[in-house]
Amino acid sequence: MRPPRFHSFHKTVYEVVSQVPCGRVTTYGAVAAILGSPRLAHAVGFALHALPPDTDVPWHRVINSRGRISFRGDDIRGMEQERRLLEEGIEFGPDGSVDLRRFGWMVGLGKER
DNA sequence: ATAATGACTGAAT
DNA sequence: AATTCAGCCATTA
Repeated sequence: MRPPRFHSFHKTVYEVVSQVPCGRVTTYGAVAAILGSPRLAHAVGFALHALPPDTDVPWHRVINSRGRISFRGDDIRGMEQERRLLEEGIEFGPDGSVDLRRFGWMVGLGKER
């Protein structure tokens, strides 16, 4: 399942993302923070980008800190993610943003913006 | 080993 | 409020 060989970082990212419960979303920064470095946000994004189509990782539950889907330029993937989240019970705001305080998993970690 | 990229983030303009 | 700039770090070329 998982691609032939992935480096440890990707694996760690997948582990964390896989732990996101249904109906919840997390952010790249949160995942990176859990990994130990809040600056690895972009690296996390890279890991998910390398994610294969047959992965078991709920990559669709990972969004940016704004509670917004990032690659909405890539219509197909972006719309699919949005659709999946809606199906899981995630509610999008008027501008398509998700309330991370409500659906965010381990986001803010006790701190809010 | 060096350079470029990226599904990010926060601060600055 | 929206857009731009710069920083951070792992992966890929």
